[in-house]
Amino acid sequence: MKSIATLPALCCGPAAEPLAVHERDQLAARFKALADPTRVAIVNQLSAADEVCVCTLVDAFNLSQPTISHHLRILREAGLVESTRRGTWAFYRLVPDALAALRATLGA
Amino acid sequence: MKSIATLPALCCGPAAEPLAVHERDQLAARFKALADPTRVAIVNQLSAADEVCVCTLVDAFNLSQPTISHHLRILREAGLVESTRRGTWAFYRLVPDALAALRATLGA
DNA sequence: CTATATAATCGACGAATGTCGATGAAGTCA
DNA sequence: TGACTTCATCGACATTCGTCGATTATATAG
Repeated sequence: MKSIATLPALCCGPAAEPLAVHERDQLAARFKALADPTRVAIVNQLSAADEVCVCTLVDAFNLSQPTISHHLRILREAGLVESTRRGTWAFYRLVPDALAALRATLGA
Repeated sequence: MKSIATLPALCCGPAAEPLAVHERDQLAARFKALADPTRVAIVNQLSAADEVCVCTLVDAFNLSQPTISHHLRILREAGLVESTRRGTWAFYRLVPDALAALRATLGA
């Protein structure tokens, strides 16, 4: 998956130019990462703190630990979050400007 | 599907509050409507004109007419587009402020 | 009324997705 | 070393999704 910076500047606003195939594929892939209620909730929770332990997310959602890990991987591969391992624990945080770049593609 | 106006004002920005279950479900549903390359391309094409005939979209994309109709219904039920029937033809256009409202949920 | 055109719906199919339990990898602690 | 914790990966399963051909509904033209 390419960098978030390769997204088109604008896809859907009044002055949007026609998208290249790879641009619309990338854009759809980003939206797909947010197309699940659990992942939206994870991003929402990450936005409230600098970083959040995976164990906290497992406790917060009524889902199995592998399922949370699965959703975190999708968000990570979409470039929306990144993780750091500290000892036994893994901490996830939002990628700065990633959501802002996605937002920018939606309009001025 | 409820109105686009019922979306949370902010889901993922620095000051986002915790989302209610129905809010994150609605938000994920909106993103899911954009989580397909064809639908992103349709929205992109609609953004370049006041309205576009379904026949034009069928010609523009190398997909069957039922498939285009299927994607248009998903976008319509998500509240992102609306249609008008004029004679034999159906014309689709973006819903004003729908994408803007979605964009607003992503941040300030 | 018949024939034609446009677009929505239906039914079916393969592929992708969300979920789980089981397992594996890596670190911590005694 | 060995028991324990945390998290990622694997394999399997039911559901959802994207796509198509066939059909239906509605409108227009002759």
